[in-house]
Amino acid sequence: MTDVNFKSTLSSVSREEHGAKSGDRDQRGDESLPYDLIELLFFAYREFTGDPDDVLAKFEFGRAHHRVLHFVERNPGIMVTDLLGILKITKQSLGRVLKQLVDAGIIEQREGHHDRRQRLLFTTDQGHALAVELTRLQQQRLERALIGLPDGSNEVIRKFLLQMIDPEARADILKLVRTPHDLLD
Amino acid sequence: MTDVNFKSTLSSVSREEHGAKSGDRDQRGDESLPYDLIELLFFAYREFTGDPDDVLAKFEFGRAHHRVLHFVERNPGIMVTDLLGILKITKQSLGRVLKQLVDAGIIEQREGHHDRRQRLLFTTDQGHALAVELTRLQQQRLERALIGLPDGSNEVIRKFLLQMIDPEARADILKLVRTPHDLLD
DNA sequence: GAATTAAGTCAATATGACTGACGTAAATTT
DNA sequence: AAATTTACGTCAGTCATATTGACTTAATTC
Repeated sequence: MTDVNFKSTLSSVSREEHGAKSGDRDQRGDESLPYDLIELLFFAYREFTGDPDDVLAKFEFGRAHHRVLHFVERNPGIMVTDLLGILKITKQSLGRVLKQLVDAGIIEQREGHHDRRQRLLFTTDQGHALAVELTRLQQQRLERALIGLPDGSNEVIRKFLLQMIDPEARADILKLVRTPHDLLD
Repeated sequence: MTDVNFKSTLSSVSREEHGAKSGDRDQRGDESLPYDLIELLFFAYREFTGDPDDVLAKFEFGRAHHRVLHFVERNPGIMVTDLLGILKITKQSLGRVLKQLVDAGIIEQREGHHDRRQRLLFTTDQGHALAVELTRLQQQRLERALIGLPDGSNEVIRKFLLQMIDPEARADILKLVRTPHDLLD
């Protein structure tokens, strides 16, 4: 992160002056469209995932590993099937990443007690430590982002994010996220 | 989208009952960490990008094409170099995607008037139509997400997202996003 | 006993990214 | 005018993450 890149000057983004033939749209989009929000989401999310990526790179892990680690840390004893459902990836995609995490001693698999077909997933102590480290990085960024916002912004933002999710899926996601806050009022 | 998946039951995510040896962490994470916000961001962003993905799939385009199309639509006449700076990808990565967009008649390249080395990028009429379609989808989701939020939530959310970005990069991003709102108060 | 479920695996493929080097034309600097 | 820098493109190879579809094994459920 912190890459005051894209050239402080976007020099070429002028209009008119280029070969704009008559009839060309030389404005940057219909004013009624929420371009700014869309772009802020894009950049914000990129920064948000960027901090963990830097740490993970040292382990030769990528974002896929982070997602798996996160949800296993949060849901100790989760089944492979449920993890697939959350991540919405295929068994094959998960398989490789999971194997690497297990081999690296980050995640541990235990046979289910009631159902011996299951390989329940847990973070190891090392995995837990890594998960906490990554979450702390994201926490720091979130806290900086909340500075100076009016009271109640926390709830506004949570509600906004929740409502970005299709209504039919909200209940399931809420169960998973199990926020202590009242998001359904 | 709309895939009330992950099994409405996350059946296996119980604690205690599995082979939790003494000393195991059987809780789902330190209460002080903002897991819920982190996860809401993850799910919200996935839904947000999911709508366009479905449309793009019909053209055999992916998310990379969407990003290029979006920023060209928003910045008609942008230089390749500046686009690279915004997307933070390499020339090679952009090259392939851009070529496909040009071949498909979505994006047009014109020689710079003042600087003939430049290949300034514009959306074609077709490209413009597609860009608008995709933006409308995202607009609809954003509008649904804003329903029922208190007055001023719009500004809170914009500020939150902006502050997720490292301070040094904010000015550049604001220039690009050129929001009509007062984000810097 | 049959059907279903959980998990893993094989093989082939696609997408989007990367590195590093090199070339060409045009513009800018010295 | 020559040297340097910039804008763009390209070659060649690699990697990470995802896909599909088929198939196996073991265990559970009907």
